[in-house]
Amino acid sequence: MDARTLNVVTAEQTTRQERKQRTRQALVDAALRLLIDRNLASLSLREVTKEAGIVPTAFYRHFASMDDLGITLVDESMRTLRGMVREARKDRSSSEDVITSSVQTLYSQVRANEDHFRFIMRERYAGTGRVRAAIATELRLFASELAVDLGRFDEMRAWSAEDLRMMADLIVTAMLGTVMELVDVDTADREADMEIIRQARKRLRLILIGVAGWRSET
Amino acid sequence: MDARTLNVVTAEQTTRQERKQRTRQALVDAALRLLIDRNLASLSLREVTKEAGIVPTAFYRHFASMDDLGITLVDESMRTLRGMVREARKDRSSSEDVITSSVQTLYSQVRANEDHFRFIMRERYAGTGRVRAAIATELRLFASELAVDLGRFDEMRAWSAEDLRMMADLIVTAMLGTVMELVDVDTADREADMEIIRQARKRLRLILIGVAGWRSET
DNA sequence: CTTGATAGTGAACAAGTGTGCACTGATATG
DNA sequence: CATATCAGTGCACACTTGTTCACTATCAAG
Repeated sequence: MDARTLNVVTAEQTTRQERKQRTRQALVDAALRLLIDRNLASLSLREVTKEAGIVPTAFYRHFASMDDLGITLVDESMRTLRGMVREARKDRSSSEDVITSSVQTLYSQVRANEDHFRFIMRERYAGTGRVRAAIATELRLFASELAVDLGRFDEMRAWSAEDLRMMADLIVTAMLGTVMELVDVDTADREADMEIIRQARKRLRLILIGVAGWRSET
Repeated sequence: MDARTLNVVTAEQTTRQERKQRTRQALVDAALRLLIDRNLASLSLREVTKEAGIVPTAFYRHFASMDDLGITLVDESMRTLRGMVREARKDRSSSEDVITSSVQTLYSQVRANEDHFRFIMRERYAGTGRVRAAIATELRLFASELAVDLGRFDEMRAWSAEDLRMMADLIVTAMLGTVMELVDVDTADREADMEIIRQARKRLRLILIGVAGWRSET
């Protein structure tokens, strides 16, 4: 069974570029699937290609190395993370309680893209070289944007960029902790889910109380 | 060069148990050294034994598998983490500012045992199976103890166990973030170190402000 | 209709992997 | 002093790994 002929059978009338893109995505998805309970470093090129249904050497038609695939995974995962922020902004405007709505979108977005979030969390510290660096850079950028968002609140308009940044970091750290808890727990257990988001709300509330009482020193 | 005869030459008058323990520790140390910029999953049995200076098959005289070595690493690393808490308690009594002294001991302890802290942070999420579970359990226990400690403060004596636990989790999460920053940075860069602990102090201060203004709901 | 580009194939390679086995020689014990 | 224990050796095995190379069948373009 040749993947070329197979492609022809399953999808008629597709351009060559489209099909290339498709198997490329198949590789990405295969990797993401295998990374559910594994590590990028412990994932072999051959495993990915086997899972994707192509021959090992064909891998190189799409990526120069596993490291390259890793970077792609970071990119794609970060895209859904940014999507989450966009979603959060939208939901916030329609609702009244910032905390509840934020945590709610966090929850639904994580559940809708578990693989991406899990990957980010796993490789954030475990990743090697470029992958780890890419994640760190993206998360820094992410926190910076949040800091800008925070600065738009009336109560914080006068605060230093450094203070805003610190608060953003703290919030990101806390929320990433929640993400990991969600990704770790058994998917079907709604009970546990509710408990986790309840804790997340409390955490966020405590931080915001700290923010409200904040007074910069020096 | 046989490790048996070598042992005899370097250390005269040592019991067999002692020497076994010594090469066992050599394996642990070798692993920790290799894990500075790698992953437990990507670390092979043969690499560890080579680094330790023994033959691959001798590994099994000390550990049943790499997973077993991993568990040992968790144990050892967690011991130094507990040692840090003990140290923090001691320093706190002699000083006045809880935040400053706590962060200071965190800093010196991390710098004194970088390998252990790095290992914990890496494998906390990246680890597979038993290792990850062991770390999760230990950290949960760790947070529980901190919660008890918090409960001893006069201001929090009346609070619910759940609230205390939530605050402890938040503090642990924030401090672990600081640990990773420290472990990541170039060891020689004192400037960066100072900046990191300054941020750590701010973060902790903000959380404590939140704690001071906390009022449980429902 | 012909022809060049190219996504995917399949065999081969050297290198590295975990583990089984029989062994050796220093130490502990009777 | 004799003997049993056992930490460490060395060879062997069957597998998996990343990467090379020449190939083939399809699609796109002239």
